Amino acid sequence: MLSNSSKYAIKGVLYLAVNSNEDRKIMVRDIFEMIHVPEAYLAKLLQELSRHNIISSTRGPKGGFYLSDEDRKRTLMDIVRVIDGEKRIKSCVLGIKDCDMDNPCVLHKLVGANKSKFIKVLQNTTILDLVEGKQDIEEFFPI
Amino acid sequence: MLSNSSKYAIKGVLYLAVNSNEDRKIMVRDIFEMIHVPEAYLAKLLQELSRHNIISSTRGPKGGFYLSDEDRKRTLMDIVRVIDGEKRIKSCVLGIKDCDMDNPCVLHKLVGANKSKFIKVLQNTTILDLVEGKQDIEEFFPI
DNA sequence: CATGAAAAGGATAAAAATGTCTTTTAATCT
DNA sequence: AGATTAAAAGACATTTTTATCCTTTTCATG
Repeated sequence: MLSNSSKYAIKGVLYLAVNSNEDRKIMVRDIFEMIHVPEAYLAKLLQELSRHNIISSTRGPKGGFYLSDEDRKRTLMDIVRVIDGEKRIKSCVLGIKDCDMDNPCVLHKLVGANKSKFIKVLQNTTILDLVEGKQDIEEFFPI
Repeated sequence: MLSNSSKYAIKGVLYLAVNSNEDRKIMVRDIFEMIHVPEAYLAKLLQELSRHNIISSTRGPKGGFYLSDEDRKRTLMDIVRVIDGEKRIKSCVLGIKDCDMDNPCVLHKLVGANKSKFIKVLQNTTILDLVEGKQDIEEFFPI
């Protein structure tokens, strides 16, 4: 449902959400161990998110990745959309042709109802929402 | 969440549920086009299920795959367990170490609640359950 | 404006998932 | 018994995902 890459990306963004801001940028080198994602791989994912304006970055000395206030309003779905693409997550649970969220097959009634809810959660949950229960998340680093 | 292989396997078993019984065995050759799964690939999956006694089969002329009455009491989870393994489906949504259904991390509260329900559906839905709404399913072949 | 720190990007490698093919085994029919 | 049919089994091929490496570009700073 979610690729590994998306999971990594979400973990990385969550870490940035808790630990970074415009005045406090973080290098990939200081994140990857905390969240158990290979350094070069995480760099690629964060670069991709940055390129799509989901997160922010600056190069050079004192540079690094960070979340602006605007970035914090992004949803989990924004991340997943960039990394996995919309199609992957919305496709039919059983890979049935011409069957999707809007035109659900019989098994969607069973299995897809939950999936729809899952997608709604992704769409409705912003980074900020997650960080508001901050103490809970901090407990979980390193994740 | 569910691998392609599991989806194919479920489709194959559903087709058997609707069209086969002990006296009416079906060859892979007569299934694969109906459910849009490559012939050899489907064969392999059904063999695997048969080996684990999730479905039934006999070799030779008049042979083929079929579902016994006992087979029909199997749940979707029985299929998924054979094809994907229990670990894959129950692992943490974010791949967080030492986090699973029984020891959920903070994101499980958000995202995992739906997943738990999804797994419950798999565990509680038998092949027979699905076929009892038979007309609905038949409408969907070929899937 | 030179320097070094950091992201960006391209090329490639490794692993996992998906898919195909060939040979072997067992059941049935003549 | 022998021929034929179909699943069983396993080796092999392809594609996608995951991961790494290395060079280039950018930019803050002294």
